[in-house]
Amino acid sequence: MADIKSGPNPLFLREEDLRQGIELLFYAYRDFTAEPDAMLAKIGLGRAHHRVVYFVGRYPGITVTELLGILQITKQSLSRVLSDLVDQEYIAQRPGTKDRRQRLLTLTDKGVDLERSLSDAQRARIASAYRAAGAAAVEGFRTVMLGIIDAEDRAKFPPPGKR
Amino acid sequence: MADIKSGPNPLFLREEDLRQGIELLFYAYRDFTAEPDAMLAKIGLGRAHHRVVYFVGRYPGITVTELLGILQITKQSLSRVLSDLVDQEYIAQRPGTKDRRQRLLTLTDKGVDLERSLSDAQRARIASAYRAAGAAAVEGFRTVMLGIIDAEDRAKFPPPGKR
DNA sequence: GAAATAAGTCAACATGGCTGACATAAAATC
DNA sequence: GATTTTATGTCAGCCATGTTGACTTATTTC
Repeated sequence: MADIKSGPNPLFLREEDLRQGIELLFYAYRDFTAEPDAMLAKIGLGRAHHRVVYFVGRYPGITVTELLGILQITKQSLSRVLSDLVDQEYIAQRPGTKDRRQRLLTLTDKGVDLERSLSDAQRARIASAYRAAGAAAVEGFRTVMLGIIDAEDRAKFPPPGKR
Repeated sequence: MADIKSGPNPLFLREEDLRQGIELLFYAYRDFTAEPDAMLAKIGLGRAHHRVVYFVGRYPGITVTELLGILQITKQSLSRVLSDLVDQEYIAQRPGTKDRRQRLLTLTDKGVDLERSLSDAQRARIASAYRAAGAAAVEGFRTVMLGIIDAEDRAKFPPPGKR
């Protein structure tokens, strides 16, 4: 048996720290998505639907182009899941007022309920981790995560004082 | 246009913090996987291959069952990518010595090269984020990430003193 | 000797990415 | 006012990666 329990093979400390960072991201994301994925499967939706519902809830009135910029997928990929959500009345579309080419996306009441029930497991996980870790650790977490995220998107996370 | 730049719609602070946590994970994972994914595409492999190569490199001699436990996918899913990697000689298999039913997995020299070139982008990203954030922030990051990860796997991350 | 375990295989299916080509409406530009 | 650009949508097909179910083989454990 490989030495999983006894720890990894010897490496330089620095290398080990970086590997640990890689793995923290892998395991955290794996466990973070598992619960909503299981719920989604029961109603015939997938993780991609969750992402769309999440960000439409986050930014009510968001346009398709803006959503594509966040998700970083093609419009054809988005179209598939967005159509499902509109057809099943989780999401409503209305034309933009200034630019009538745009479709402004909002959650319906049904969509709000779905988003909440899906993300609640994730909120609970974050809340529990934050509570256990304490404010200083949370601030460190935020700082490191921002450093991992491409600079273009860091502005989406205003510093604590500005919130 | 939705108020992406001017910040999200008003919410209770606590709710806002939790949303921020969710989004930090989404954006960090998205950007963390983008570079290796692009490299993999060029050689006809995918993210699943990267994961396997990564963990075989991490735990030389790991068994198939152990790998399945880490990846949390079915053996049929693993089989497909693992066969590719063995066929293309990135990974070697040898029977276990104590239990000859097992196939112990190791990287070949070619596999080591692949793993390194793929993960280097990720290592660089982590290293840069760690350097910019400082040791205290890194410790906070570690603590929060461990809180997000299911308890069963936290033992894979020994505390700093033990490393 | 029987049962459990480690690993593998075949088949079929779903999800969610992708490319390319093309269409429509509205806005912006010359 | 005509042209070009932009926002959005659609059709078709392909690929990667997950799933379930059924079944096999070799080996270990009871």
